[in-house]
Amino acid sequence: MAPGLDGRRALRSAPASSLLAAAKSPALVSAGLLAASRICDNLSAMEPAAGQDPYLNHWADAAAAKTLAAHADAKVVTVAAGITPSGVVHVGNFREVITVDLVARALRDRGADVRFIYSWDDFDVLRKVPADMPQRDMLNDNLRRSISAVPDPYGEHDSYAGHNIAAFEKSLAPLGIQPEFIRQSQRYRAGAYAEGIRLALKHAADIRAVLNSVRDKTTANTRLEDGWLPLSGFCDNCGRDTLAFAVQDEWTVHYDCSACKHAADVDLRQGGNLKLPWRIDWPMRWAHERVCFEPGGKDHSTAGGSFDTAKDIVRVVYGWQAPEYVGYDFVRIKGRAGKISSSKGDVVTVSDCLEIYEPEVLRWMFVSFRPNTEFQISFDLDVITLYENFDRTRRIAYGVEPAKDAQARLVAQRTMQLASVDHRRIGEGDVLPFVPGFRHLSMTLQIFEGDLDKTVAYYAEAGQINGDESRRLTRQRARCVWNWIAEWGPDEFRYQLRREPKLRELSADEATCLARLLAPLRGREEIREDELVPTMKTLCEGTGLDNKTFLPVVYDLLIGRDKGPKLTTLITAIGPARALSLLAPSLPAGT
RNA sequence: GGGCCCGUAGCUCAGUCGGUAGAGCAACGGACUUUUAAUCCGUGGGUCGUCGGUUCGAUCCCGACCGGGCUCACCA
Repeated sequence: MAPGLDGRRALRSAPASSLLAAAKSPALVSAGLLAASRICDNLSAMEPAAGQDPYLNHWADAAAAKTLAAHADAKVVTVAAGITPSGVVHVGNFREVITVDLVARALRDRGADVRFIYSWDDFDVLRKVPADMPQRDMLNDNLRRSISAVPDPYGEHDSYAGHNIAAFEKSLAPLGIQPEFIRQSQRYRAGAYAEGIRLALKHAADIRAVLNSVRDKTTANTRLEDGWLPLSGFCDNCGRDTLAFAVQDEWTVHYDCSACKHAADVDLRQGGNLKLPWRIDWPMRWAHERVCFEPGGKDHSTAGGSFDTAKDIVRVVYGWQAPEYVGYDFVRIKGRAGKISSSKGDVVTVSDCLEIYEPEVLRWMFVSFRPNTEFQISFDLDVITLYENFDRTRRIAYGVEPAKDAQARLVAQRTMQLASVDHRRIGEGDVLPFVPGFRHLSMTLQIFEGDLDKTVAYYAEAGQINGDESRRLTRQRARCVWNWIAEWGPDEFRYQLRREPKLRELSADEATCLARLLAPLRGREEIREDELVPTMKTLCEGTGLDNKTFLPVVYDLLIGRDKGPKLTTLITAIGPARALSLLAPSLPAGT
């Protein structure tokens, strides 16, 4: 398996099956009725209570309704995400976070007091060195140590885990996602989970029974022995997880390290390097933080998976109920060139995506697809279509483009609100901030050779920028478009203005047409696009040419190709003077 | 082998508290033409995987089956 794919195992996904199971529980039945009444309720439209508002009809709203139904008495609704930074944290892992973020927003929209925690499971062991990491020898020497204790191979952060964590947290900021980050290594070492560990040890037999009930169904059939303890951890001396445990008393555990022969007694209340194994760690933290909602990748959701055993353990050992669950599917990548994958790895990070996708568009993708739907993130020509679809949804939300019906507009508005960075709701009378289309920007950017200031100024001078937000968005998109052109744009999409004019011999007809084209440009400092349109319509009248046969001549003189961006826009953008300088030299004298 | 999810127009996906279904793209037709897979208008296209059951009525509920995916030691 490619190293990039290895990260998938660290994905905390919940299975779709859990959705079904949830739908059968009593709490969910009431949630379902709620949803039903929401849709059919056109009688009490005078007082759209939360939960009946057709605006709140997104899948995140449904998840929020279920969560509230199951935790009606919770003063604070805690929602949780968690990822293991055992390698580069990629855009697939991001689905965990964005899913929680969307549900958190939906909960707040219903008036809930929400706590959004993000658990960095950085107290895990380094089992394998990902293929795209530097300093492989050093990392190999650190196998079986906690990733929070392994040095950062880049030498920038406190640890291997810290490096991966920092990169991902940084990429979340522009997306408007601001959870409360918790590093499990710090919590465990500080003794915060002492009571959780004590209870696990006290109920070791129950835990064994739960885990063995799963194992009994496998062909491997490796039952946990009676002496097995729900513990793991790292040697205080050598840092490896090669420990054997024995319980001394309620709060004290003895261990022997098989690697360095170190032995010690650990008082759980003092903290230290002991922890619970994943299948117990997860439910312990549900109870500890009183988690009401947490998604999971589909690898966690199936019967016998970690969610399955965790929901039993949390009830039996910790007296808490498993959180509401949404399972999410994988995100795939399309359009990465095969060549670079070997050197860069298959991993695509959120930062990589933000080079091409503006934050709202990236969010929008995750908002649009139901969590249990697998989808692809593209870097090829699909990017254009995606932006165009996003813009259309945006126009519908603002009422600039007619929606099929009122509900369709509400859906567009809700979608755009959830996709927005600041969660601002679009209301009646709000003015759509102008943002150039992706295709148009790709052209103007190339005219200005990637100069963002000039590009934005161009739209401002054309009178299209309508406010600070419009200006900010235009600049932001321009940056993305330019990145895309530079790295992903096909050759047909790229062009460059000639720096020196080309002299081309023209036929009589061609000279005539070119002269007509240039006439309105002479003596002008600038010209508007609509002023050129009449010229274009009559350009070839009375000659043996038409636009289709003549324009390639013009494109050749301007950009050295036989076709290119819409000519009126091109000329308008470069200005009459520059156009004349490239085109006029080929005109025969006296024309 | 056990379990779960998915299977809706050519493609990517919505949707239906059960009353024979939609979007975008693609296709086709037309208009326009100011040519980077330009734009605009319009049209066609689905027995909602198969077979049964419940129902006045199922694509939506239940069962079986087929196909695809995932999962069932440890680690997360």
